[in-house]
Amino acid sequence: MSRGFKQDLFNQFARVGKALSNGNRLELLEFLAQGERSVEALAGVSGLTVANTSQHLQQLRQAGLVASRKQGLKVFYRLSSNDVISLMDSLRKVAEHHLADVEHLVNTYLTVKDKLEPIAREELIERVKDDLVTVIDVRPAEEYAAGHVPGAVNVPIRELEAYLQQIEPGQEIVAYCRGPHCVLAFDAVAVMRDKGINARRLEDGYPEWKNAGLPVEVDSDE
Amino acid sequence: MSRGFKQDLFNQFARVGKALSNGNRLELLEFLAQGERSVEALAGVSGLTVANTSQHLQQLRQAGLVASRKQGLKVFYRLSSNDVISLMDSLRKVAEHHLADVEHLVNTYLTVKDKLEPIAREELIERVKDDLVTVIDVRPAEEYAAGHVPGAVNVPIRELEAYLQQIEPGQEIVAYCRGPHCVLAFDAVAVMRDKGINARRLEDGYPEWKNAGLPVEVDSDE
DNA sequence: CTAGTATTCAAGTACTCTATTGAATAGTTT
DNA sequence: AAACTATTCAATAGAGTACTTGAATACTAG
Repeated sequence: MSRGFKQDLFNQFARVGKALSNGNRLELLEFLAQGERSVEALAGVSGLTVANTSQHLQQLRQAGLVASRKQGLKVFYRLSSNDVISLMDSLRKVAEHHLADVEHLVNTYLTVKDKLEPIAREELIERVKDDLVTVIDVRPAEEYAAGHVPGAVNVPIRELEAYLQQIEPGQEIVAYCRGPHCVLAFDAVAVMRDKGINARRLEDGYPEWKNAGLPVEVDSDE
Repeated sequence: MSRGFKQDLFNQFARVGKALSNGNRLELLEFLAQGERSVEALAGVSGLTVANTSQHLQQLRQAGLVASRKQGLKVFYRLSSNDVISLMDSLRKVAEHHLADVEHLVNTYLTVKDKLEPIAREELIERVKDDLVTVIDVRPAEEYAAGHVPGAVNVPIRELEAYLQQIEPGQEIVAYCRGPHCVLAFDAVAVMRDKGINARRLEDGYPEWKNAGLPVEVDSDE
C-alpha cells in the first residue's frame, strides 16, 4: 500500500510538471501572471490559434494552475493563486542556474546585459521616496491599465522616443515590464543609454512586484 | 527577434518542466534530496529497472536538475543544488492546494491525518532544547547514516515495536522521515498512538531540515 | 427567431515519451 | 588477458501529446 500511495502521489505531482512541460503553456502562464485575460487575448499574444490556446488553457486548468470565469460570450482565465507565480519563479531560477543554454540565449539576445545592471525593488522604493527617479512602465497601455507600480508612467516602447524629448536632462529612469526576462525593459534601457540617459531596469516585473505584496495602482476605467 | 527570443527562452524553461512531468523522475528526485545515490540504489527504491533508471537520470541531468560523479564502477547522482529542493517544494505546494485528487489520495491513505497534527521545525527545536521530546528518525539505517537531525535516534519502522519497550512512559516522541509525504512517519505515529504514546510527526522531513540551513549530524563510518 | 461571435469539442496526423530488451562500454578483480 | 560488475547505449512497440481543421455549443444583438 505504501508503495502504491507514493506512486499515486508522485503521479499527481507529475500532472503539474506536465503542465509546465511546454513552452507555449509557460508563455500563457506568464501573461496570466499580469491578470485575467480572455482566450482571444491570450491567443493573440502567444501567436497560437484560438482552438489551440483553448486546449492548452484546459490543460493548465486540469493541473490546477489556472481558473476561469465566464462573462457573456467571453471566458476569462487567471492564475489560480500566487503559489503559481512562486512556482514559475523557482522554475526560472533552476533553469537559469543550471541550463547553460539559457545563459547562452540571454547573452546572445541581450548583448549589453552587463551594462544594464538591474535595480532591486527595495532600492527602487527608497529612490522613489526621495524623488530621485522616474519609473516608466513599458508594457502596452492595456496591461498598464490592468495594474501597475504606483506612480509609474506608462510609456509603451513605440512612444519611448517621443517621451524622451520631454524629460529633464540628468533625470534617472527605471523601466520595468512583465518579468525578469521581458525584453521590453531591456530594449527600453538600451535605447535610453544610447541617448546618454541614466537608465536602469527593475530586476523583475509587475507580476513579481504585485506578488511581493507591494502596493499597486489600477486604472478603474478598464 | 523579440518573439523568437521569448519562444526560445520558454522552451528552455519547458525542458525543466518536462523533467518534472513524470512520477518516476519525481520519486528519484525525492530520494536524491537525501543525498548522493548510485544508479543501482535508485533503481532499487523506485522499483524501476537499472537501464530505465539510468535513462531517467540522464534526462534529469540534461534538465540541469542532477549532477553525477563516477567512482570506480559506480556512478553517483546528486541534486545539482538546493534550488531543486525549493522547486520540488513549490510543485508540491501547488499540487496540494489545487489538485483535489491529491487531497483525496492523502485522505484515503492517511485516514487519521487530522489526529496526527505535525510539529513545526521551530517548535521542535525549542522542545528539544528543553529536553521535552525524543526525536526518532524512522528511515532505514543507511539513509540515517548519510545525515540526520542532531540528537535523533534511528528507529527504522521494523524496530519500532522493540524500541518502544524501553522508553519512559509519558515521554513525548516526534518522528520524521523523508519529507512531508513520506508515509513512514505517519505509520510510526499511528503505531505509537495506538499504544497510548504521546507521539507527533515533524511537519516535513530531513531534506527540508537540511535545506533550511539547520545543523545536521553525519555518521562518518559510512 | 436569426445572424453573429467567443469558445469548446472531436477527429486525424505527425511527433515525442516510456519501458523493455539485449548489446556495448568502462572499470575491477583474479 | 579473462571473467565480472555497474552503467550506458540502441532499437523498438505502444501510449501519449501538439497542432490543425471543421463542426458544435452557448451566449448576444437585432
